[in-house]
Amino acid sequence: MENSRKQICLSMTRRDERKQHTRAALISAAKKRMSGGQSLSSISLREVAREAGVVPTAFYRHFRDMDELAEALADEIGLALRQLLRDARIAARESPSLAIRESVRAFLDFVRRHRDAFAVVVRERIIAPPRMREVINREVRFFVSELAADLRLFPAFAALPLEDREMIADLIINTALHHAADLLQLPPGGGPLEQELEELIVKQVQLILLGASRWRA
Amino acid sequence: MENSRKQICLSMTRRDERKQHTRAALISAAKKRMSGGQSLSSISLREVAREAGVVPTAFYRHFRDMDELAEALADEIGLALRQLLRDARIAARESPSLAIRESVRAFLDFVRRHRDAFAVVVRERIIAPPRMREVINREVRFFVSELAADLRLFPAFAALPLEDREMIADLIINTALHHAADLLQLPPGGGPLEQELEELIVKQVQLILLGASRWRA
DNA sequence: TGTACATCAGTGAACGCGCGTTCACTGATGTAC
DNA sequence: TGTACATCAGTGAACGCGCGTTCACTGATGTAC
Repeated sequence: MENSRKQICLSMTRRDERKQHTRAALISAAKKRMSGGQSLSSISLREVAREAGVVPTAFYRHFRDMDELAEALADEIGLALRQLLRDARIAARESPSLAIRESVRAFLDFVRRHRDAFAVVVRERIIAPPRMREVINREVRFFVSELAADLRLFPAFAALPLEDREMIADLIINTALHHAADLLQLPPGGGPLEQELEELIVKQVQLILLGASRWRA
Repeated sequence: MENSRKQICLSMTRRDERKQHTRAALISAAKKRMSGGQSLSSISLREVAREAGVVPTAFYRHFRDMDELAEALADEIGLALRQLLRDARIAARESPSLAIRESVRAFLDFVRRHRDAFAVVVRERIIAPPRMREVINREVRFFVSELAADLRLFPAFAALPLEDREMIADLIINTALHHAADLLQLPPGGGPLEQELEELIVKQVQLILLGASRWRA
């Protein structure tokens, strides 16, 4: 008594499986190009199809145009970004000591190890079409909320209302991401400029937390 | 005794004048497209020539390619940006009172009135080719230095070494520019979201200055 | 000063390229009997 | 189960378009005598 409805839900037909496979290949082709430094808007339909190993016209079996692929891509990017930022936070929080310097160093190491991903975030946050920008900003705000929650664990900030902790977390995250963008523009080998950058971030975060420790609504 | 050398220096020939005029038209055509929201890399040679009112091939009488035009453009942008940021600083500093809120409001008003220019800065700072990015970053650093000098005028920060004042100014400017980018993505009419944004910036700057007032090297 | 020649900013036709999109098609897979 | 038909993901040729770049040219402007 297998009807087609059941097949869709439980066991896709071979055809459906293949179709999903091609669709995924198209999306991941676009993702690969973005990681390679291209902006979403500069990626062509033919490029994506070529990378996915299908003829350009096959693209239309899956998406009306590149904008529609971008929408599907936004969801993927959002999910990946959430995981990425969560890991970055854990890396910074679980550094050898809880000192600011150690956390900053751990964060910068994390950025270095995920160069391509952060490059996409930094770039597309500014220039992507609204839908993609919203997704990225949503995840960054989510990241800010998590840090705001973390701040509560420190005696100096436990008494602050959530709103203030969010404001402080926002300031820290924006500062960190801004400098992460700078780091990405430096050549990969950790020269003295990277040392300077680390020093600057440490000082700025220290100053922010100093202000936060005296902050009252 | 007019030799050609003297003519180049003192009185350009009619031909040279016209040539310079066309060259300027090409550069300002590119500038106009950038103000219109296009990224430098997406502007075509033919587009620039069309906008400047010349045939595409005439372009080659002035520049080898678009990269060479971009170099000339970078200098223009740099100069304009320096003036822009200087005016923004004066606007924020000469607001009715010296209170943080008034300065922030004046700055945001200034950004609103120079929407296109700030959009170019925010966008190209991230995605432009290295030369243009360097020029923009140089001007922003210059802006930071001016603010660092301004900070010396306040008793609370007069004692701080220049390096620390630069660090603080850098934090303030980056915060302001980051939120300026957000402001530009909001619809032009000043809705409640703009109020919220202003509130956030005021609090963050207050917090930074609070930290700065307790800061010691 | 007037004339004859040189310069060169801008022209217009032509090229090959990658692009998005259309269309009729093919052949493996799915469905109904 | 076996057969006959329907579906549809992917194919390949073709289109018109804007692009960067080449080339021989034109005619106003500059230079030398």
